[in-house]
Amino acid sequence: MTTKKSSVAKEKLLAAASDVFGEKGFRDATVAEICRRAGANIAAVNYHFGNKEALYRETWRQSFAESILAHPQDGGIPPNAPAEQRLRGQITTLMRRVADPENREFVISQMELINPTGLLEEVMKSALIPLREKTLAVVRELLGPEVDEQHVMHCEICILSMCLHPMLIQRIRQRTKKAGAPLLIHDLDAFADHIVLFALAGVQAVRDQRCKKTGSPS
Amino acid sequence: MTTKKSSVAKEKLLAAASDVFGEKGFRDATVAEICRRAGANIAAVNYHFGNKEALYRETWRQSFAESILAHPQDGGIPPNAPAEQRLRGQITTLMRRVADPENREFVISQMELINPTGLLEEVMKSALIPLREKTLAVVRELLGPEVDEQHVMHCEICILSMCLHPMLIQRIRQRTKKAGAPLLIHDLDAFADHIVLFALAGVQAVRDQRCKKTGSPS
Amino acid sequence: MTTKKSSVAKEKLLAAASDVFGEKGFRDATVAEICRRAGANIAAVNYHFGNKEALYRETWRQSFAESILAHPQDGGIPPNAPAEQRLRGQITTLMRRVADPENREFVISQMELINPTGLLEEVMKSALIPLREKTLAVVRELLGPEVDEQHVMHCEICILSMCLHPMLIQRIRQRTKKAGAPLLIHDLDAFADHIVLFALAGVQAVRDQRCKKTGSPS
Amino acid sequence: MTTKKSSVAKEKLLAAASDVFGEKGFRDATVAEICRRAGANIAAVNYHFGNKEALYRETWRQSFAESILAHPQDGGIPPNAPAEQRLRGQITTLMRRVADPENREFVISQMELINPTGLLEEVMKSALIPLREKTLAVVRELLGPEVDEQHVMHCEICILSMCLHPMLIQRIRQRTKKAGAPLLIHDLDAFADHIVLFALAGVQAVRDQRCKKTGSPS
DNA sequence: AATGAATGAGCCTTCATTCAT
DNA sequence: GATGAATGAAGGCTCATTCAT
Repeated sequence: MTTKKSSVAKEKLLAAASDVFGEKGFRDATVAEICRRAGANIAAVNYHFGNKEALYRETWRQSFAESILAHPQDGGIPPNAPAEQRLRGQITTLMRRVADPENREFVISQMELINPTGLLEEVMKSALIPLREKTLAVVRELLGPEVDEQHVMHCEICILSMCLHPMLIQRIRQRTKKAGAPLLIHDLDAFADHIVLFALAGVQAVRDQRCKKTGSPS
Repeated sequence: MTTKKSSVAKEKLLAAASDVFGEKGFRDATVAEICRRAGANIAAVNYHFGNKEALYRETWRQSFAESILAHPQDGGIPPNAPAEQRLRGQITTLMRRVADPENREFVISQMELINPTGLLEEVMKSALIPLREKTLAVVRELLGPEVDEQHVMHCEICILSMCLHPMLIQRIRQRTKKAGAPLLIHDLDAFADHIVLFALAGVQAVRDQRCKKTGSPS
Repeated sequence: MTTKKSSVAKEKLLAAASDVFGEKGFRDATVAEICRRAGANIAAVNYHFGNKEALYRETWRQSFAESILAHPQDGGIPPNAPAEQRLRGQITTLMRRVADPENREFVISQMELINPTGLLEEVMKSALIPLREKTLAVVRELLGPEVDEQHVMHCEICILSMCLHPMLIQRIRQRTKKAGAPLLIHDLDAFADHIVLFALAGVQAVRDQRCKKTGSPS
Repeated sequence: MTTKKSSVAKEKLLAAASDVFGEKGFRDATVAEICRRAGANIAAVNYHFGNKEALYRETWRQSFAESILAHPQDGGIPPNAPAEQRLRGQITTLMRRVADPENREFVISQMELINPTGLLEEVMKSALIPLREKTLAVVRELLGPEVDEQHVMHCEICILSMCLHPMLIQRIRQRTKKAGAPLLIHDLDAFADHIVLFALAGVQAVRDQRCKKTGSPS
């Protein structure tokens, strides 16, 4: 098919752009370096993508799509499994996805979070909200009907934070080759287990507290 | 008084620099804009601070110092209070500090984390490590002697993540004036309580699990 | 041909740079003026040469190479000719080379001598030492085995000085268009003959004096 | 007397200006550095001298005046001494003056020669021409009435060149602290003797040649 | 289809000079 | 008389983008 013409050069540019954007962010990355790493001409970015901004969007779109494909959302846990198990599946999947060295989209989205270019606003929202909805649903189930939506959101953001923030720090330490510094996370699965344990205990505590307040048995 | 002369212009520059660096990061911020916001000449930064990098360091240093003064480290909890209470004090203090609208140092350090300039490396390390040591100590105490250092670190990073990451998202939402979007955190104290609850439950769960494994009673 | 592509614009820049560096020296010359004289964009220097320093080095390198090609080192005197004749050849060649209006390298090297940028240090040393060695060899031969190396160096530097310093003054007078001032040197060949006469007489006098002192016949 | 008020600060500025202008030339020297070295305020130059250019002129004027005082023009040789001896006196004096570490005027004038600012044009001409006239007179006497003015000038410029150019190189080598490089001139008096020998022999050769051509006995 | 030479806007920085004190 | 804070013009350099081939 001719629509999928997209030359190999374009792919190389996207790969190089992932690397450079992931390392330096949108503005610190230069078109010249991306082209150089891709073995392409200085004009290649504008030729293939129109301008730097369009390349940035396309880079994120591709990284995100690849990441989704590589890490099926529920970690292989069937939807009828107990909620605890499904939460474990989601946490483990998320962490593996974020820890994947191929993953550029995580770093890019964190950069976009703290230093927004405004270029990915829409695309990020539409991509991330569905993911969070899944976790919200499981947490809501675990908390039971007595607990209000505010607490659901609090629990969810806490769980998400425990998954993302440590991995961010981890990636940065790896990047800066701090051989001397002891790695925070030696065993990813062990740390994932730790988060699951932490999360389930936390959720349970929230549930207990709410029930106590409302006087109804857990 | 014999303290630094530090003209009013210098202070204005630092204030403007806090804002601009906090909004755009080191590289996206321009000296011209900082000077314009400070009502100063384009050469004022170089006159007062030597160059942009030195201004950046000085901005962080001042923001950090002010923040420390405004938010005493232990939140007024005496050191001989029970560990649970001291943890609560630390979490509450950290969150208030981070939520403080005057606080620029939080955003700057998060930017530095994900997109490092290398300019604050030393100063950040020396400033942040002592803070984390305090939390590590409390967590270590809560976990008891049976639990190894790896778990102490895991718990600490999880607690820290629950404090920082949600606040980061919160700040960004406020900044981009998403009036439509429901704020994640309406009541800071309530959310702090939530984290404390979550954290204590998580730590307890880790302790229980370790004790079970080693066969010793909790 | 497979040689450097070296666009015409690059050549124009080098030509303009020769002129401007030769007139004003490294620091007083501005990239803007060089580009303007070359009919090029303000960014052309950085595009073609990287920066001002590299352009300066390249300018000197090219000027020196052209000058060497245009003025064969021994002035066509065969190496087995009498020493007097070889010295005459060297002096004449040097003066013609220095007097050549196309020669920029002479002025640049004199500027570098008195107000060094440190940019040409190595390349000048490696370029000039071999030239001086030739003259030292002839002078050593003329002085005979009785005369020590110190006198050889003294004679050589005196001869060199007589060649260079008057030409320097001459060039400057021409540059500043002192139509009124009588030119120092009307006839280059006559002045070269004068230096040869002066030099040979001086060398002979040194030789005689040394022989007298040591008591050995000349 | 109140006219000689010229504060000590002004003297310090002139001393610092001598050093800095002598090291870096007019443009590379900065007012800030001169003031710093003089222990003066940044505005001191403009306050005491009006602007940088006026300071430059005043610096040269003072250096020249001091140099003239320190090195009486004829080296103590009485005007009725034989011409050879007077030439020796002039050469020796000139070299001692130029070699004087306190002498800044020599380097400044050489810089002005090759990279003119146009600021000292008049003052240099009026200062240097009388000096050269003295030498021209002695050379004219030595060459005898048969020799035309062109040869007088040639001899004079050759003698001057032998005095100045080697000393220039010497000063530069000393400045750049080339401890490794063997100094060209170890013994100033020996080198001055060498130049005198060289010069007298050269002048005699020129005289002989002219007389031979015109057929008249020397 | 693809290149690379060329552009111009904008950035950080330097520095002689000014001005209020 | 003397200071030092402040200025504005100008310099070198970067970089996304364009254009002729």
